[in-house]
Amino acid sequence: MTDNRRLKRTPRQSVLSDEIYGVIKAKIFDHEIAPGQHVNIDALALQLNVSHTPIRESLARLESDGLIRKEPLKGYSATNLLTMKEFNDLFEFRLLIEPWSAQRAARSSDDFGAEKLRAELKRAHDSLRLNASEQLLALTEHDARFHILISEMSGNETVRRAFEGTHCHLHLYRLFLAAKNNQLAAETRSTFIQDFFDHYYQSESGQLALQQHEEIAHAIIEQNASLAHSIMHTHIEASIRAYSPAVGAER
Amino acid sequence: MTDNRRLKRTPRQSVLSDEIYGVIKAKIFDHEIAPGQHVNIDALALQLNVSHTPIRESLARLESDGLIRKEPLKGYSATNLLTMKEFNDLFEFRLLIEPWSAQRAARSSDDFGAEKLRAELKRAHDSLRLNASEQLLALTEHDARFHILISEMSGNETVRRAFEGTHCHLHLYRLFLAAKNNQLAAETRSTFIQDFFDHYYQSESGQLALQQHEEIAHAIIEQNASLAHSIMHTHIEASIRAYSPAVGAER
DNA sequence: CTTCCCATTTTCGTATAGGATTTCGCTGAT
DNA sequence: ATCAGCGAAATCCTATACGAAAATGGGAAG
Repeated sequence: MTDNRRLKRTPRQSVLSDEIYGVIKAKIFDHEIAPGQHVNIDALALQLNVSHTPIRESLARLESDGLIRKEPLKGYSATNLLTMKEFNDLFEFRLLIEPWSAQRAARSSDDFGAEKLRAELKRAHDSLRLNASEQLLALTEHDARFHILISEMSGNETVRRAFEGTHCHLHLYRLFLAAKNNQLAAETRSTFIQDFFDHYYQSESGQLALQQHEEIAHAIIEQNASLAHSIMHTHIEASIRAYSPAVGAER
Repeated sequence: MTDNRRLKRTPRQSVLSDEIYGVIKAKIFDHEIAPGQHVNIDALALQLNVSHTPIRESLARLESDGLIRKEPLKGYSATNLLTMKEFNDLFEFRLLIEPWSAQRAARSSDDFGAEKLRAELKRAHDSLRLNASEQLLALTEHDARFHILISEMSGNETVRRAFEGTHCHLHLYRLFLAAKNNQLAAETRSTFIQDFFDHYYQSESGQLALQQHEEIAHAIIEQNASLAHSIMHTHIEASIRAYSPAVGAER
């Protein structure tokens, strides 16, 4: 009933542009706008029932974010999936700054930070009760929030910005989605999804990612900087192994 | 009728939006739009003789860059000068990734890269013949190009993006400009500008920055990775010392 | 002096028109 | 059959006018 009250009644508290930015970003996230797909401004404006202005503004921002590519006089299109090299570059960068962030977070850890870490771990645990499809989304979002939280707790705003600027979780989720779709169509080399769930997120014995998150959080809470550093390093390398089958399968 | 013939004559190869983006960025760079100053879209459109559309698009991109702040329903304004904390955060980040970049650049150095390094050093040397005011600008631009070049030569696109995303040279130049203006007005604590020129860029004996650039370039060309790493580290620390008097003087 | 209210200003979004450029399909010639 | 060249449609890019909503500023009342 409340679906488009935005347009008429409510005294807008945020700006339409920002809302549209989020909507388009979400469309990219879940392949409603597929990687590489051309984005027609008129069509998008029509679909979202807004004018060109907020669309163009959003696309400009998304281009700065590296999520949209702009070709002069040819229009906008969603960026392609990560290539092997881009994937490697991304994780090389993460290995450079995230263990450092965890180390710093541990050094200056306080009760307030500890509480936020515990709350986030609890959310992750709760989401394990969801069904498979919702669960993956929920865990991806948890993963994003967890890593961003640690970059915040590093205390260094430039590092946090740089990390968020990679939009790594969006790229990785797109990679996962593509692998999944690819597999459903081809019914071949079908172990990736299973492996991913079993080892990285879901299985009873595994839940590797969540387990590592707990270890990292504890190390930070107990101000064990070098341990936080090394587990984060290990965790990211595990993430590389989990996702890398999804790369290279493309293109 | 003759005022906007730009629109007619040239078979535009780039787009007005992009051009305007550069113009506004330059205005921020040299304090034509002062730190913290409110930016009126109508006024800017009138001044640049273009419509709202490219202005809004540029401001949206500049906001993503962290150079413009947007307050919903209040409009855009230029970001303030770096605070002490922001300054420290920025350089902590640079110390994290730039020595690493130099190391990587050295490891995979080739003739092509060597030639680009030599060309950039030559440009810097040539600019020493300019008068003082032009020289500072030229050397700032050289410094930006040199550091960006090395981040490119690291071979890691994510790292390069993250580095450029800091816009550190723009921020540092604004800091310098503010200190200079402040000093001209107050005629007090007047040694900063002199010190800066003498030790960091200009003096016959000094030219510390350029000298360090040469050393870094040589280390990279000779594929001495650990040396490239350590000199870059030293160089950035020298930069901290050179600029830090300009911080904290503000606000 | 403080608080409230109203008018002006500014921002934000819409709608529309038209020029510029690319894309694509068609025709025709080799 | 292939390819060059032409033209029309689609799309992008910019300009402009207008209206709604919020912020701002100033003055009157308490």
